[in-house]
Amino acid sequence: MALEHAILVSLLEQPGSGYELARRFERSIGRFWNATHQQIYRVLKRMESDGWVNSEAIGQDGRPDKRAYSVTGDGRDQLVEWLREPVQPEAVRHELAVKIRGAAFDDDAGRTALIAEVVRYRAEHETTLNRYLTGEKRDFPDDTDLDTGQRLQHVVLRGGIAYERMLLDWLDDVLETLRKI
Amino acid sequence: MALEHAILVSLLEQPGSGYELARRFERSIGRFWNATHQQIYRVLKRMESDGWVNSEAIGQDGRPDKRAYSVTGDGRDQLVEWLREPVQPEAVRHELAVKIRGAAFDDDAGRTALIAEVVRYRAEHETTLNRYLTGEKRDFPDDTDLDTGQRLQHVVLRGGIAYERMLLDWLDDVLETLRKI
DNA sequence: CCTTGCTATGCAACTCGTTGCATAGCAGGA
DNA sequence: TCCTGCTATGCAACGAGTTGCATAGCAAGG
Repeated sequence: MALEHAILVSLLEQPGSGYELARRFERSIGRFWNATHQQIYRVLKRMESDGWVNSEAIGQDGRPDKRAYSVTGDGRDQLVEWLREPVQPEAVRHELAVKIRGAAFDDDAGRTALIAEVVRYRAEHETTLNRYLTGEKRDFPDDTDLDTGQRLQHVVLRGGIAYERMLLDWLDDVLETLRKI
Repeated sequence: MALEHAILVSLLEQPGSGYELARRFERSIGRFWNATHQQIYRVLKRMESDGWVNSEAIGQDGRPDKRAYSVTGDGRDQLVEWLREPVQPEAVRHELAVKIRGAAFDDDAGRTALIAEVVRYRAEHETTLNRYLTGEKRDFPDDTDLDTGQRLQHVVLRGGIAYERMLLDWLDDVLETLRKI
């Protein structure tokens, strides 16, 4: 498992509280590694007791204190160690693919319902693609004057864009196939 | 969770034992939903006690008995019910993407090591793509005389092929980006 | 001959991830 | 005014997934 490491990367890019991390996981890094606030709070505590991060309580009026986390030298060493380990083979879980194969064991009404569901799913991913493209224009308008971190963030975003485009094309193929049955 | 449903689809396509299912999950359906033999055995037992599948002990000389599982009417009903539920948003976990962003916090030696790792990872996925393409030629040589189940299996396989091609292109982009830093 | 690996199933312990719930004050809209 | 929703953190329980190990006979290669 490596939620720890995703958190280290996110905190190195920008220190913040558990809550802020949870928000970020919904947007930025969470496109490639998702996590709920519960997981993040729990893991942050473990990381703090292991000395990978420091926290500082920040009083806010009328609200519970915020804990602002930042990465320690030890945490950074841990990240570097992990970076040099081989990448684990991914655990693929593509529910839609299972449902499409399952549609062979449903009737016409079921397949019609699946078509509607694929259309909905496609629309969701079209929205995601547009969000990525908007973010790309905003954050990386000019590719020539970017620092190392930004270049790497950009290439990861390009991966997300390529994935969404591939997915939309495939979903069109799926729809055509389902409609011909 | 839906390992149950992936198992139902696989058993409907072809009944078999827990061990055979585990093999299949490594090859066919496991490309889109992976699981270890442990999970499969445990879930099969639960499914049997819930009446979703039946099993028949088959004696084999010199070896432990095999339990051949097949789907009951109830199991099929459960599958159909699940098929009509909306697709859950995927839990994305792309370790390599996190490592690439993390490379901003490593030194040149670390980035060189990451390039080597990406090259290795790329070679793995090239092998996967070739396996898919070989399987496609073998199982779907002529797209005109396929039954519903085969057409659906084929479109899912085309999804796998599209994914691997997209990934290889992106990895080339990643390598170029890392080498320019 | 010995070791490795395959078929075939399973237990036990552990970690990870999910879900439901709780607190608590503030802001904004119906 | 009331309700919803946001910031901000956290506990508890449960379900899912992983890892290590065990049994057991057979086949194949060095």
